[in-house]
Amino acid sequence: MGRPPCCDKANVKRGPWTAEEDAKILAYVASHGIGNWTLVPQKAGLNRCGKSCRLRWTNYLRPDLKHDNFTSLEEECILELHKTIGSRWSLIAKRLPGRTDNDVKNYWNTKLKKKLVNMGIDPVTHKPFAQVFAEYGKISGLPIQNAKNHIHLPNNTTGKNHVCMESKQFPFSNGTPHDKFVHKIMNDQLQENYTKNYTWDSKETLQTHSSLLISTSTSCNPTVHSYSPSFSSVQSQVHTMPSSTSTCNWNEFIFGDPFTSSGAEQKQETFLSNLLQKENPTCGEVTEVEEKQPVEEATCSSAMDSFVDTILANEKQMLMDFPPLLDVYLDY
DNA sequence: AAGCAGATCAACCGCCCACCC
DNA sequence: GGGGTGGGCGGTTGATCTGCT
Repeated sequence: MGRPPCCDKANVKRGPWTAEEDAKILAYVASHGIGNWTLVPQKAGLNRCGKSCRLRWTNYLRPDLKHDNFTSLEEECILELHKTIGSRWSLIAKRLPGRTDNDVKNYWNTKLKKKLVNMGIDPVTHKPFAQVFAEYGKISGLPIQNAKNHIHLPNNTTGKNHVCMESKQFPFSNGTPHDKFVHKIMNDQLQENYTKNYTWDSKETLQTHSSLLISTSTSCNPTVHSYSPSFSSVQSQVHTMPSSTSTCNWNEFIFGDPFTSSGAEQKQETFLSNLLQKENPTCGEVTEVEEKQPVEEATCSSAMDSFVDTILANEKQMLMDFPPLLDVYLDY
């Protein structure tokens, strides 16, 4: 059999901690140190779950914690790391002395996410919403036309293609929180921008309203993309969508989370180490990852195209094989 | 001053994985 | 080897605070 339960959850106190309880934990840790939290409530005379004690100590009572506001430097660090590794709060917090994963998570959810949204950047992908939208369309096998949503997206290689959304509703949401979030933002922005006669100047270039966009790398480069040192300077980069290929950048999607492949932990440490060694991202030393870049760049373009083509072909085939799905799929 | 809405953040929930028995 | 837990983690909740009308 396994270990006995850490506590009787029905009979332990929950909710806010009192000063007296805090004092008991502090006294216990001072005399016994940290370890075996299941024994802490019993030995410290607390009617709390051991897990709850550990959380209280980790997130609030630890003497090395900072309780003041996040600095701009910490803010930039969080942004950079979140862009690189996503919502791995504990990893991010380890790079910020005196901050806990809970602190970082709360700061992200209450402040930074909103800042990015206000700047027109998707806080999940860290890409401009317009770019996210373009990639969404590509992934979803647009063009899609039906009676309720009439969307014309570029489907040939020449000439201009005008986007027309009669319902002005961004149609692709599978119900996840992120999708709902993107869905809402897309609807808001579509409402605003498609009335301005969005155009694609061939499939190569997306000409769009400059205020929505910041310059971001769309190359097939799985290395770290650097954040500018401040929000103001990020905004100063606002120009137009880079005139690179408008095909979905699958490397960024796939390598956007660089730790999903094998050897994740080692790769992650190397990655973070490289990242944090770069004091000046734009002129830093060449990293091992960057040295590999030319090889990957040489191969990724065709791989990306074939990957996209495969997905589009599979989707088309599925709809051909199961016509009843067609109605469900397109009936937003 | 009261009521309300939005923001904040401590605490909890539920899952995963390493480890214990 | 397998059942079960502890510790760690990300996501979510809800009490409290703050600002606005």
